[in-house]
Amino acid sequence: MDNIGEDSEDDDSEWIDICSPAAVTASGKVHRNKQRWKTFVSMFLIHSLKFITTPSSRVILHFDLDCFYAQVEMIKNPALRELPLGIQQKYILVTCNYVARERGVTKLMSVTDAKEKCPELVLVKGEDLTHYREMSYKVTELLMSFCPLVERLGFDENFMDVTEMVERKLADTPKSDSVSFKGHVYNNITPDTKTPDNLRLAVGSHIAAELREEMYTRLGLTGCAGIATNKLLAKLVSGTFKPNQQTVLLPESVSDIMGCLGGLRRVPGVGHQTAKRLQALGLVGVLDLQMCPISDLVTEFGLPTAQRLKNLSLGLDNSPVTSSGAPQSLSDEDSFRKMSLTQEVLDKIRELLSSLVKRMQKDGRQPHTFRLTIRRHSATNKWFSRESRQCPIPNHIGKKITSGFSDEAVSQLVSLAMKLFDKMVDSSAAFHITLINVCFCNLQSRSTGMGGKGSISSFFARSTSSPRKTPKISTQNQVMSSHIDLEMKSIKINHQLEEIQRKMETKSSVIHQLRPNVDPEVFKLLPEDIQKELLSPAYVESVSDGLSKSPRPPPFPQSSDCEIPGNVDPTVFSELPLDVQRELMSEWKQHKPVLKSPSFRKSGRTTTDKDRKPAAKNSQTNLLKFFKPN
DNA sequence: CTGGGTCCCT
DNA sequence: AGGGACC
Repeated sequence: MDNIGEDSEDDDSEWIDICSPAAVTASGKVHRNKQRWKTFVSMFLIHSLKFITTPSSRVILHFDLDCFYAQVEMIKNPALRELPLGIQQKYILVTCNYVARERGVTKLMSVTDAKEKCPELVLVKGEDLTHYREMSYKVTELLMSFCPLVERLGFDENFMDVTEMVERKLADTPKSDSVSFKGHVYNNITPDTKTPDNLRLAVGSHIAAELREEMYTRLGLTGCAGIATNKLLAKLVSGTFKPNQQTVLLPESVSDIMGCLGGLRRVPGVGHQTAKRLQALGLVGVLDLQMCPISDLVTEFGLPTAQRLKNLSLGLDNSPVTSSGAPQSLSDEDSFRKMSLTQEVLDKIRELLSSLVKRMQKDGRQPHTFRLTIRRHSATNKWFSRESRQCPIPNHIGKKITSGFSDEAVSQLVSLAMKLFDKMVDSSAAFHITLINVCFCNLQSRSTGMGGKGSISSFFARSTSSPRKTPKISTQNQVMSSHIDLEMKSIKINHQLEEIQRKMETKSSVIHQLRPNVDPEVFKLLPEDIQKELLSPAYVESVSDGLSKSPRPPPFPQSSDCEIPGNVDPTVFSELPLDVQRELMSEWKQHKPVLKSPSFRKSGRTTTDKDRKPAAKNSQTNLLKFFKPN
């Protein structure tokens, strides 16, 4: 056999050649390439069939713990359960339990106001995040034990892609025609005709209920869940009924939930700045954004952001759930009214660093970059805006952190930090800073070999306080099915192949989805570690996702700005339901720019490797090279 | 005067 | 490398 797994460094041009039938026939190594080519074609066609025969939309869960910090404190001290409890950071009530809320206390209220509203309010300091962090990772870990595709959002929220699990349950119980919904259904929709999509969401709601129950029995935590077809909608719907309840959003209610949102700021992904810029365009409500000509948005934000914002307003969100794994950085900070003495700065930095080094030590990885951040006092109440300087951490210092020479490490880091501080602040003049942050990033596992205990195993399982390192795996699987459906209709095999090739360049999903259908011959040729990777639970049946094939009413005003995707038969395209057209368009536009630069072959590494950030994005390119003919 | 994180752009 | 935006 020719060595599919070898020679990672050969040229892209060969790959390009092989992908063009004309070039293949012109090539010198016609025969071998032809075989390879046929293998590819059959793999993809087989795989394409799967799209036609399997449902395609995702089932996404969003979990949101109730007043998280307060819950943790009430677990530590059950006596607090019956009392109005507020968690205090500095002068602010960062959250409070529901007893306190009944008495008019709210989140982010100043301590003074809260005490005024509720004099009996019990305050607990919440500046030390250690316990919250630990509990937070226990939650993520628990969810991950059911399905590895869990993405953290802050300390108290998790997204989960349970499409696979739903599919499996559905397959296991073929005659589960009468699955009911667990928890609430948004808008109290009547059990309605069980479209395939709704059935799958119903299964999702049972999974959500089960997981919430697990969270309560195993960790003592209550929370809300939202069940929907994408992250945006799952997050939006999860807070519908508050505390300790869950809600499903059916596709038919998408326009309702978006419309009810009111202010644009309420759309996840639209922050303060973006909301202000939108307002400057005269857009204040979600409906304004839905109807705004895309061109106006493009001038203000550029195409990618414009498209993303418009999609969000329509309830569209194709972003994959990306498993979070171990943190990318560890930091510690403190804020204060005023600091203007170098000595104070030095002391504070030392204090922050000694705590950070301890955390770093438990983590087990070695930081290779150090960053110091400050916030200057500004008369114009420009409180935000931080400045930072960073530098490499010399290896001899980094080693001291991981190997337990904390004190030495700290003092050397302190002097490193002070140099950075001098780069930002002229200590000979008067200064006034209100915050200091120290941060370790560029974290690398020490073990070089994959089998070594360090790289894969250390995050969650270590001591209770340090989460395990987990490869970051993303399932990116939207668009595909609908595109392929379209192309099947338009018969043109060339189109199909070209399209599939583009998907390979831009979508990790192709590789993932392809795996269950990988040609056994090809599979055998893969290096052992890649085989293992493909078989690992994380990769097991990534299923396509995206558009439902069941017709849906067009819920939104049609955006009229669309051209037609170049790779799609215009006649076929025009016959599709409007909302399907719209979703195809947005997908197409979003990925169009990327298509230009294939940028294959990064260096050869695999997703199971340590740092997961690159792993997520490179997974397809890294795996791809093993399919690349030579 | 929140304390973390993450990702993206330049 | 540094800042911005977001949760």
